[in-house]
Parts: sequence; structure tokens; C-alpha cells
Amino acid sequence: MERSSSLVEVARRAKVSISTVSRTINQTGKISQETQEHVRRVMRELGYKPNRVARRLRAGGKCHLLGLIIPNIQNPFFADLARGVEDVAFRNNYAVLLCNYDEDADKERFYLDVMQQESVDGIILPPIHEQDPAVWRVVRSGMPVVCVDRSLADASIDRVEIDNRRGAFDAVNHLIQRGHRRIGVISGPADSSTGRERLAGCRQAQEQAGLALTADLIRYGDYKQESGRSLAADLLALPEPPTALFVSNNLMTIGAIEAIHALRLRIPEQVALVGFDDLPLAAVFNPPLTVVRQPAYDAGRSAAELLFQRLETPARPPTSLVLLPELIVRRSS
Amino acid sequence: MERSSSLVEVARRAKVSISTVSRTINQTGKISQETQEHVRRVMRELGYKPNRVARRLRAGGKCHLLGLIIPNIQNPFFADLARGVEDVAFRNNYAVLLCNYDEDADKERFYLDVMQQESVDGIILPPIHEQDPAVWRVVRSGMPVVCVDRSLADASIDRVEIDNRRGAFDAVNHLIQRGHRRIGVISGPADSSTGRERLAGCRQAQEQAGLALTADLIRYGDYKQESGRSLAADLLALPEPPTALFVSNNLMTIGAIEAIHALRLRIPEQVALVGFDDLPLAAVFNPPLTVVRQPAYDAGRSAAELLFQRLETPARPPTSLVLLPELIVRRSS
DNA sequence: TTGTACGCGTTATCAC
DNA sequence: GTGATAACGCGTACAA
Repeated sequence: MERSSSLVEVARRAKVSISTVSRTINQTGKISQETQEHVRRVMRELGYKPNRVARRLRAGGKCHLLGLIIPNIQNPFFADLARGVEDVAFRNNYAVLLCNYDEDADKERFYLDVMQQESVDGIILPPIHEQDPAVWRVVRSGMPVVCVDRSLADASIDRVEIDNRRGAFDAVNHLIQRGHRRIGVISGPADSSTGRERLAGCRQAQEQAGLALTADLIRYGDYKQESGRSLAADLLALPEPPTALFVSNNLMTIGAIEAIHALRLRIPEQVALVGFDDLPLAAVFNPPLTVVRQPAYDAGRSAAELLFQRLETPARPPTSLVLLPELIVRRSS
Repeated sequence: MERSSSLVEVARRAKVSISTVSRTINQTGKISQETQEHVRRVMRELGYKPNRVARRLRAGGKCHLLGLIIPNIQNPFFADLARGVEDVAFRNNYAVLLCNYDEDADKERFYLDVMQQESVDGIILPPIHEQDPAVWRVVRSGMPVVCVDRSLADASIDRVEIDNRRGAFDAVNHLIQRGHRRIGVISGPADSSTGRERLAGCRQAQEQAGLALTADLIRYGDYKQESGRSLAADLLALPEPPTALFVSNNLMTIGAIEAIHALRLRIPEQVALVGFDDLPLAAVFNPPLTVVRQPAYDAGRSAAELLFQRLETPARPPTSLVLLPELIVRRSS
């Protein structure tokens, strides 16, 4: 492989020392105007690009690389989030090392190791759960970490959350306003913070309306399509079936629609439906889907901005940001 | 930041030289069993992890990092593809540096530079177009490159393609079988290989049926939702509008549906619709969408496997793989 | 079988 | 202002 020219090469061609070249690049120290211009010209001629790897090895800081570890890139929510992170990074001339841990603790640990070994400037991630020892280890090592979407059970670290309770509250409250009294809930895993918070939002809305959210109307899924399908089928087969369904994430919502179609039920006349997370086709669906839209892109953007702020001012107090989801009322409810 | 211990640290604690430690890690050279075990124990105690950055700086090879540059992570097709790449990489203990170039040549160039400066082991990407000078430069520099989905106008490099012509042919042929004579085509960019091939497939199907694909029924989009919407609106406003639409990718298909709904046209009675690429909601859509499903995950997987084969045997002749798409007939056609 | 010393491309700390 | 030089952590040729 044709070796890309190094600092030494440039220095030789420009007949100056490597320190002069380095200082020209980094604007550090005093260099005369003419020398600078001369060096710059030579760099251009040689098509010189500083070697990021060497830079990182030396410094540790300012490596212009940032790590993002997400549960599942195939979930549109995380794709949007990743995009938000990436756009901010690109604007700052940073690249993003993006990894996918597939809700698997081992994979998460592997990628956390990789990030540290790559000495990235900082890491953004939704921890797999609230006391994630692997993440804690990284935090303690001094690596800047920003939690997004999910978080650690400790306020001392930067975080961007979405108000899950509020989103679920709005959704269920909306269904109640429309006159529904028996509302089936397909929740996320009981041990995930998002799952718990969304369920709490449902409860709150029901209690406020003087309704009881009885256990027989709650089902716990795993945020995947198939569980949405089977649990919805389950609820709709009840002796006294719910007249409305609230589903806690996008993939399970798709599953719920499958189940509803299989029973040849009409939306919203026979079953009203509100899902958490927007979907690419939701707005043109028939009927258009009422959803709680999470500001995924903004969450990613904010997380990246928080990280850059911390890199700039390492001593600043931890910031906690809460973004509001938005109930988009369309026609399925 | 608490410095993660280095080779020197391990060597000191184990009372051996750094080469012994290095050789123990890399299984290179002869080390006595007992020394190895001793060293390993010390490494575990210290929680030692080799520094990937230093490793890359040294060798250039075996850096266990692989670059993936894709047009748009928010497109489910590329998300699936990325997932395929990542799974194979993970199995080989490789991390993936994933970047998003947003169909923007400048961004693509930026990320290609990053990849080289990071000295990744190899790069997987769909080039932005067939004579992509930035990609060519990288290839000439000796960096292993695998093209996936799209390719360069030269057979001398590894590639994984999907039979776009065949997919488009099947789709349009299907519409013709259903009796359609005026079929509107929303193509991809004219300078992308996928765009051209899919268009060629349309042409072939029409010619075989003795139909003329007149220019007024073809529109060229940019694979994004908004272009699908405006171009579909455009076609449907024709004095003699098409009775069926073939749309060349998923995001533009969503846009086309928007346009169809805006005109209050019924699918498939008033406009039949076939899209390229499957979508999460397509199967439960009303009516369920007829699509050409591309094996995106497999394409990513194959590309990564090809790359690993090349890393193992740099001199092997370039391989070209063609994967078959599948027409899934549902109810929109 | 094991140890020593050098170089990878940078940046930072000296000295001039 | 500018130049020489020591790290950064690792792999490896060469010496022992």
C-alpha cells in the first residue's frame, strides 16, 4: 500500500523541522506567516493528511472519534437517534464508531472494551439496564459517557431522556377522552426503565380518570413484533375484550395490527389503537396511526452536544435533559 | 483518566520482558507453557487489554477494524445490510466503523479519508456512483474495498450486487400480466448503477410485451421520500395518467403513497403499486403492499465475508456475487 | 526460550 | 521563531 506521506515527509520537502509542520497544523506556538504558508503549500502538494491513529496514540484526547453503542440499528427509533448523533459529530469533524449490541450484555461489554481500546473521545449509549456494571467501569475510568434514552441509576452523569411516563399518559388519557373504558396495554419488559415508566404513565392516566387498570388487561412483551402479535391476540380473545389498545413500541405495534387484521376487526371502530414510536409508514397507513412520537433525532443530537460540551469543559456539572414526546392524533383512535 | 495498563506494566508485574508478553498474546514465537500461563494470569489480574490504536500504528495490518460507509442509515434496506456486515464482523472479533454519507459526495470523501487515516483493514460501501474518483483513489492506494449494492464500473474489485434488472423486470412484468398498459416508473438517479439497472429491467419487461416505455412515464428521483411524493403527483396529473406505478425504492414508495392518498385514489383499483424494497409495515398495510424484497442482510453478510477472504488471501482474484431479489405479490397490484 | 532495541506518526517539552 | 528529542504502546528483527 502506497504509504500516505507523513509529517517527516512534509518537513523534508519544506526544508523545515517536523515541529514547525506540526505547529502549523495545530495552530500551536508561534510560526511566521511566510513559513506557515510555505508549509501549507507543500502539504497540499503532497496531499498530506495527518494520521489519526498516531495522533490518538500520542494524545488520548482530541482524537476526533466518538463512540455510539445502540441496542438495535434496525429499529427506526435508534436509526434516527444515530443519525442525530452523526450529524452533530460531522459538523464538528468527528467520526462516529457505531456498534450494535443487540440487547446482549456480552456484546455490549465487547464494544465498550473496543471503545476504550480505540481511545475514543467519549461514548454515547443507552445502557442495557440501570445498574450496568460494564458501563460503570468505563465511567469510573474517566471516559466521558452520555446516556441517552435509557440511563444509569445515578444522577452524576450526563443524560438525555425522553419523558416516557408522560408519553404513555398522554396516549392513554387520549383514549379515555374518546370514551374508552377498557384499554388493553401491551407493555415492554418489566425490567427495562422505559417499560416501567410507560406502564406507570398508563396507570396514572387510568387512576386520574377513576378507572382501574386491572392486571388482566396488561401484557408484557419484549419490544419485538411477534410478541406484539400474540399478546394483542390474547387480549382481544378475552371474554370482555378491550375496546382500545395501547402498545409500548413500534415493532410490537406492527404485530398488534397483524392480530387485529387476523380477527378482521376494524380500526378504530372496533378496536382503537395508539402506539409508542412513530413509523415511516404510519402517516400514510390506512387508517393513519395515532402514535406517541419520540424525538429520536433530537435525542441523538442533544446527547452529542452534551458530549462535546463535556469535552470542552470536563469539570462542568452533569446535565440531565428530558425531551417531551408528542402525541400525534391521526385516525386509528 | 486512570491509564489502562500497558504491555510494560504487565511485563514488570510478571517479571518477564515485553516481548514475552506480546508473544503470549499473539501466539507468535515459542513460549514455554508455564511462562504463558503465568503471563496470562497477570494480564487477568491487571485487566489488561491490548491497545488497538498502538497496534494499528505499528502494523497497519490486523487492526480488527472494518469500515462501512452507507448512504443512509435511516433507510431500512441499509440498516439490514449494516446488520449483516456487523454480525459477521463481530463473529470475527472485528468492530465496524459505520458512517453515513447521506448521498453527499463531500461527506463520502470525508469518511473515506477518515477510514484511511484510521487505517481500517478494509472498507465496504455502495459507491455514490459508478465512476467515483474518491473510491478509486482509495482502491489504488491498496486498501481492500468491497462494493455492495452499487458498484464501480470495473470488474477488478470484489462486489456483491443484487439483480436489480431482474427485480424490476419481475415487478413490471407482473403489472403487465395484471393487464396494465400505462405504467409509470419512478426511477432512481440516472447516474447510479441501481437506478439504471432497475430502469433497464422495466424497459425489458415492456419491450417483451410489445409496449413502449415512453419518456413521459419515467421520472428520476433521488431515493428520498419527498421526491417519491412529488414525482408520483406529477405522473398522476398527466392528461392520460398511468394505471400503475413502479417505484424504485422504499422511501420513494412511501412518498408515492402520500401522493396517491392526497388525490384520494384507491389502491389498486385506480392505481396499482409495486415498490422496490420491503418495509416493516408493508405486509399489514391496507392494502398489503406488493414489493420486490431485496436480501439486504445477506448482501451485507456476503460483503463482509468477501472482505475477510480478501484479507486472508490478498492475491485472490476479485469475486462478483449476484443475489436474487424476490417479488412478493400482496394486494396493491 | 527469552530479552533488547528500534520504528510507526504524532505531540509536547526542552533548548537555541 | 524554530529545531531536536522524548514519549505514547505495540510488534519484531536481532542478539543472547
